[in-house]
Amino acid sequence: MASNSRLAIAIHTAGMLAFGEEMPITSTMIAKSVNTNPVVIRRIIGSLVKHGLVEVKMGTGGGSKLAKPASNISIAEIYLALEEGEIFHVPDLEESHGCPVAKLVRPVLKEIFGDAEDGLIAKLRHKTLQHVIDELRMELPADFCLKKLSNG
Amino acid sequence: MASNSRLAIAIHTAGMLAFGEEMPITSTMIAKSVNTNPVVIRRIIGSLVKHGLVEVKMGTGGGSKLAKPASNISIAEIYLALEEGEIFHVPDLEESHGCPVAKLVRPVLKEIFGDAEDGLIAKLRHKTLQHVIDELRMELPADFCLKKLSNG
DNA sequence: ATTTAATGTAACTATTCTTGTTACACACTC
DNA sequence: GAGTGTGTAACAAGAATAGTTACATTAAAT
Repeated sequence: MASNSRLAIAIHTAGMLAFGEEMPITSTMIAKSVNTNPVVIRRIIGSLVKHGLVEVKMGTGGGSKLAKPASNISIAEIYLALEEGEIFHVPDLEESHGCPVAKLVRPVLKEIFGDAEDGLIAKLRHKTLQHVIDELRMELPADFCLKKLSNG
Repeated sequence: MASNSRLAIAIHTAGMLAFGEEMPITSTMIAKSVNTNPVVIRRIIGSLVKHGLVEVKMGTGGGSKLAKPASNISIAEIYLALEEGEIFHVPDLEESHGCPVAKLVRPVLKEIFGDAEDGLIAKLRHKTLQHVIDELRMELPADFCLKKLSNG
């Protein structure tokens, strides 16, 4: 893959929103923290909004915040919200393809890959966003990062 | 496709070797079945050989065959043999990065992603290559595809 | 020995995906 | 109305995957 860092950015983003509690956080603030462009953040937040994980307020003083408690958001939800394609791809064969077995193997592979992804998602379901935040809080005072960002 | 189809090709390849029993199958035959280039197949077979799943004989009448019974090869082994990178990527931050929380989140994310991939591999461990073949054999006579390929 | 058929591998191209960037319309606060 | 923020389209850049060509090497067959 042109390696998939969207999930990492999405979790980082959601984590910042959780730190921010009710205060709306702007895409620019998050972009600075992740070291990327605000539009990249907005695109990801758009997916999170679409799936009811985040709320956005437009205009001056606007920004994003979590739509529900961090303890109620699993990493699986974030993963699924991104609507990434399948992890493993089964290449297409031309219609004119000679070998019928090659065609029959496709559904078998799809089933295997589906199962595998289910296993992955099951693991992600066990971790909540709160989990992630707690691990961070153990190392730093809660609002450290946000103060930094607000001060420029 | 920039999406990952190597695993699909690897399973397809290993499946053909299993069908072929002791008879060595050439990369060209497999490439025809998968509808790709022989070099692509050889690269994948190289990985399988490196991990003891396949044996190769060079020269005229050469080709590949399984190094052990299909019932003794899990899809997880094939997946791991390919030595693909991590499924999810945690983007790097510059040294000069201002926000310390952003740095602390990286190991947390890596742990989550590691767990997730473990879940995926665990699922793949439950399916063997024999499994795949059995599902195919239910639909076609065993040597159908190989005959086709041999006859051009 | 020579021919033939296979692999191994390097080097390059093509394609496609992801990410980054710019630009601008729209929304909201003051 | 000025300022600040989002949403989104369109494009540019960068990176990874896949495909191709070319050739050295190995081994069987005649």
